[in-house]
Amino acid sequence: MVAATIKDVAAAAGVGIATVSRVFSGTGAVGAATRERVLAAARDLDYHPSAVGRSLKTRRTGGVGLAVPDVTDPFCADVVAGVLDCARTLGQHVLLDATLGDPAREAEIADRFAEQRVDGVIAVPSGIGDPWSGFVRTGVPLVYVGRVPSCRDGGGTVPAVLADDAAGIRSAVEYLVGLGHRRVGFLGAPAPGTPPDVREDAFRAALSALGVPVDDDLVARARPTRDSAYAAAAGLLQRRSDLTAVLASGHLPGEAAVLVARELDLRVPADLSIAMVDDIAWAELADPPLTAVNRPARDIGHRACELAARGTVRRGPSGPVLLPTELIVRGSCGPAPSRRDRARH
Amino acid sequence: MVAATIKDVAAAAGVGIATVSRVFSGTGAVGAATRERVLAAARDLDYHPSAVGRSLKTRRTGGVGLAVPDVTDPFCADVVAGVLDCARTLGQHVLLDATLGDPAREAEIADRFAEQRVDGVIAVPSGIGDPWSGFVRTGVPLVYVGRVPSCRDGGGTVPAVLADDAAGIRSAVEYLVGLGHRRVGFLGAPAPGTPPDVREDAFRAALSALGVPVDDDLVARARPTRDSAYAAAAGLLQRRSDLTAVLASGHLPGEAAVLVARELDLRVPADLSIAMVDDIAWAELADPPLTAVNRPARDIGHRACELAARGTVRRGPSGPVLLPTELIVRGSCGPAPSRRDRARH
DNA sequence: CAACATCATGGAAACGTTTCCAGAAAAGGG
DNA sequence: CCCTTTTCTGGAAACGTTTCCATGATGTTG
Repeated sequence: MVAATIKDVAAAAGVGIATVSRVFSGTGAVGAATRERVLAAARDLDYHPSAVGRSLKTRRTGGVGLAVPDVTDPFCADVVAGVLDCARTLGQHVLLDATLGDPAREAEIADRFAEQRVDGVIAVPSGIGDPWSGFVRTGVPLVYVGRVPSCRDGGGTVPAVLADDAAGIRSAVEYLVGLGHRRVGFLGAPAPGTPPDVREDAFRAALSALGVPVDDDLVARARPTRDSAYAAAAGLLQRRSDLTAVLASGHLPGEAAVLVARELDLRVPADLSIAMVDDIAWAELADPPLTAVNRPARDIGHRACELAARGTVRRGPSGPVLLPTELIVRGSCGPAPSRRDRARH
Repeated sequence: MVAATIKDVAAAAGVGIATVSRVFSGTGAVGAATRERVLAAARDLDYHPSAVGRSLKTRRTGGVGLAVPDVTDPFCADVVAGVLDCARTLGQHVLLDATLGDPAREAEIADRFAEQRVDGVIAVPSGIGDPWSGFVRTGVPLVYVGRVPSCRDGGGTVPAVLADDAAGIRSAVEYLVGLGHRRVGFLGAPAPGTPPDVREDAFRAALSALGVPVDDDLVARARPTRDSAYAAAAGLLQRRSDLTAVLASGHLPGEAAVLVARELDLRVPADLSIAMVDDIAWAELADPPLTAVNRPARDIGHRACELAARGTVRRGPSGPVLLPTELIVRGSCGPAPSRRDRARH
């Protein structure tokens, strides 16, 4: 009923516990015959060395903590998959938890990870506050993923693995403007949040770089929920019926744009071109298939885990790791309709 | 640099370690003044009680192990979210790993969980073999989710939390037949796999219960990958152009059916009705929106975690927990076209 | 005020490992 | 055959907690 310990195995094999330990931890030399006897005894007793005993002594748990806003989100899920993938090759296990974007939960999770003495921490910060920076003081490798908290810790820079969102947005904007669009809407992150939205900034910058006037009225903001995204999209598209294209800064606003366009009987892409950030499964399935900016979520997770688990050398002011995005062109964007075309419809 | 221990706190507060322990574990009585001094010292030292020290003594780690085939799969992701949710309320943490449907990996993960001394295990078994049953001998609560392994352990029945797949399939079949469909295709799980597919069985049973002849040629099987599903769907729809409806036993074959129908210029639902199991996000987004059988994945995870973490009383031969499915009717199914209608197109 | 119950506290023994150290056995060299 | 080197092995001390037990200090009751 109760798990066998190293003592049981030692007794059964007629050896000292030190020998059993050497057999299982691989360190030190053990005679071939002895090793066999130990292994046999262990098999008989169904012995699994206790990680908690070991961790206490070695002061390493072999686990990394991973906190994401929501495992149900396809981007997060891919990040998790990447981390799991890498952790496996490194022989680490993964403690997962979901912050739900709530700073309070985030802090709880950070505490839990600290108690559990994880060897590394990977966090997709919620943006407000930073319960994670405490780990750098205790020497636990910490890696931010996807974004960095607004208020950074004072001293050393925390490593981060990010998608090159600015470049991704730029590529989408250039593509749309190249198709002749001048009045492009943007569905972005909430304004009240403290951190200025990188994507919105990139959107504005890309437009003005191309000589297209930027209109504050063209950007709508929503919290990361279906309802909020839908409301924002509906608001934007109704308010500005002159829009010929919309760029959604995530899959939720992208989904909302598709639904609202359908609702308003706008043909895609004849009346309205739609592009979004995050190339998730349904983008290909929609009708027409959606043009999207792909973020290498899985690679991001993989990379972050390497950094967190290997406890990489504390690098100086070298910036965050930026992974390239890719514009996946599908059928949802077309040439900008002339005003006459739109009126006809 | 190195984390403070209970001794450090005791020294700083000028008390014995037992007292510090009592303050943090909440057991036993501590004078108000002493408690304050201890808490202050702990705050100064940024002390987090070590879970590994505690676990060694109490022989409980406060963690549950969760193994799913693929966190990227929406169903699995929802299960994970449910588990996380429940674990949080129970004060447990979650060790997550992905089996990728590979029995070897599955066994590795089971070993890892055993080493980590998790307090409970939740597994979506791959179906072949059963590396999990070892836990029942060691008294670790084990719960299967989504399905049960083909070869069950001999003695006690392992609790399981499942969607009532048979009922779900039945409801879909009844719905389709009610619309007049007689030749309904089925996209199911691989045949070579040992366990007879519950859903396929239910499909056959439902059809014959309604007096519709079941034709072996109407069922196609695929492994759970996009490619395999697509091949199966293409094969089925080309081979049997007389089909008026298809029921996909998962979102991958569902996706495949949609794509193949589009490829073959079949109008949905005029030429072909499509329904699938798993009501995932894009079902509503597709055009037309897809009729689907919803499995309460989140609830399943929640429920499983309750069972696993509470170490519920070892019940006798009471069967698995069956959670109800729900048929979500959308626009992808219509009345069966007459042969003439189909020819006209 | 004596006798006793209650409360707050610290010492010390576990829990299951790893690892240092020292001793024994085996192997090799003259 | 003895001495040195190498290889193998076991004892014991950590690692950071919890918890039993004993002790001293209070408070209560007759």
